Amino acid sequence: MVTIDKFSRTPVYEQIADGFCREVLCGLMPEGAQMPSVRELSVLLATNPNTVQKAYLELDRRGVISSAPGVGSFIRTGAADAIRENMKSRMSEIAAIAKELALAGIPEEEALNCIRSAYRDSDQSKIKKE
Amino acid sequence: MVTIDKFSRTPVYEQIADGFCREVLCGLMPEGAQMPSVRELSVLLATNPNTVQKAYLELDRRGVISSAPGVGSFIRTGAADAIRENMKSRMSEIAAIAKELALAGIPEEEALNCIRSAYRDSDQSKIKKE
Amino acid sequence: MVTIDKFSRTPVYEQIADGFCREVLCGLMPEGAQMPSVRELSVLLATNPNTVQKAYLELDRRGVISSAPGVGSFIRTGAADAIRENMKSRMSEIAAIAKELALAGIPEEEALNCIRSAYRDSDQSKIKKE
Amino acid sequence: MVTIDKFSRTPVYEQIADGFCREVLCGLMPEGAQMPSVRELSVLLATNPNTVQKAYLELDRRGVISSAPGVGSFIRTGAADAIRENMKSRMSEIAAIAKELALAGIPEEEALNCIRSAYRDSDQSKIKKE
DNA sequence: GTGGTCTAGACCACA
DNA sequence: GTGGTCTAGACCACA
Repeated sequence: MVTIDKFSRTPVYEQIADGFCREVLCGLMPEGAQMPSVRELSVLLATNPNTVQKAYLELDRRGVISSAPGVGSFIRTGAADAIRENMKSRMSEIAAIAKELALAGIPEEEALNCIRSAYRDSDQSKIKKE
Repeated sequence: MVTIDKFSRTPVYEQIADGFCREVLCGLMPEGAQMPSVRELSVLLATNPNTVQKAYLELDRRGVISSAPGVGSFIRTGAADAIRENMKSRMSEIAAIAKELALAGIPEEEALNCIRSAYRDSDQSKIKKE
Repeated sequence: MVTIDKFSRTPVYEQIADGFCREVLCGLMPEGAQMPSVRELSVLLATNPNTVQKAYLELDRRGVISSAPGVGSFIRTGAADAIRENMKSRMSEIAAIAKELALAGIPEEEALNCIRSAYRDSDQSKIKKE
Repeated sequence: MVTIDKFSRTPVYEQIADGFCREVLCGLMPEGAQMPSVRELSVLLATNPNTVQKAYLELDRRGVISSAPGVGSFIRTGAADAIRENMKSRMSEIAAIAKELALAGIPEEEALNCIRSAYRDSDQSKIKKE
């Protein structure tokens, strides 16, 4: 389930959007699946409907969902690909931090291990599901 | 020189602080070196003096500089080590992004190459200087 | 057949009404022809009966159909002419967009070709039918 | 100046965004020019600040402005090109309407004249300014 | 001062 | 019921 950390620096609406992206990638929200309604979700997450709607707008902008007034919001076909495309931009964030680490004299191996253990963790959780 | 991107998501004061950290690590600002005065720098960077002041406070907090009212601010002894220590916390940022990439199915090698090329770039610039 | 794009900006009821207008103009729905019943069509299009009802009201307003409670809805005599009359109002929409294009520096020829190719397409489909 | 028609079907925030696009294309808002602040404009237009901000978000999404918190919003370099790019999508709207007109038997010349007179009008207003 | 986020709640057209 | 828009107003970090 999508969860919110009120004290996080990242805005609530972005946490919601990111959460659903994760669910799409996991296969929990397949293409064509209907999103909870704005009102429903706002009750569930104890947030304002406007905040949920902003999250949905963000998901629309990312090509993840499509909203039909009076009908509901649905996962678009190709949503997972759209998310993966967006993800690539995050690689540049890694590169930026890595440059700082390099400059700070942190050994390259330490940075690489950071990535490796992150991937190992995520592989683990996949295996658990199997 | 320290530069500012006013449209970046990271606050200007943090950009300034990060910039001086980089200069310390490069050896451009050795221990004991005097920082430009708040006013001077605010003119140079075309920013609000309050912003520069906040950057200096941040550098103080990080153990990078020491400020003596009426005298000026100076690079502390051990500044580079203090920065390196702070850097380690950024590794967790890399880990967090890497986990998302893993989930999104971005191959581990792509993420690793991100780090590798960042380190290669920074090696290059060191060689140039030699 | 009338089709619905539930993510389109134009309301579903308008899509339905427009669809029947097209059928009238094509000759698929001649004067006096009976419209499908509201229930029947709502099942066929997988829409809410209220929506179909609203579409029929709209067609009535446009002078395209006439509804007799308990009997059914029928294409009026002169329906095609009524539609053509309504169409003219859509010309002002074209004009409005064209003004924006002009302002944006899009060459007039590009806009004109837009129209020309639309007419060519529709001529083609007429020929095919012949 | 940007004006608002409260009774128009197009949302207020979109009217505001469109208005500024027009100003950019006219040269009234050159690259780098500062937008009025959200609060300032909301007073000027007698709307809610949230509505103005939504308009600014839309302009950001279109690549027309960039906003720096605490500093202001500014016309991006290449804003006019970004707008022209967006414009092209409107050509498909013209095509869609033109197809309906063709089907309705409206002579092609009438539709073409629609475009021509729109371009003539806009040329006129350019001449007036000269 | 600036923009960004969020709450609380109203109203709308549409299904 | 659904999403979309808007108002009124608070609070925040940042400049």
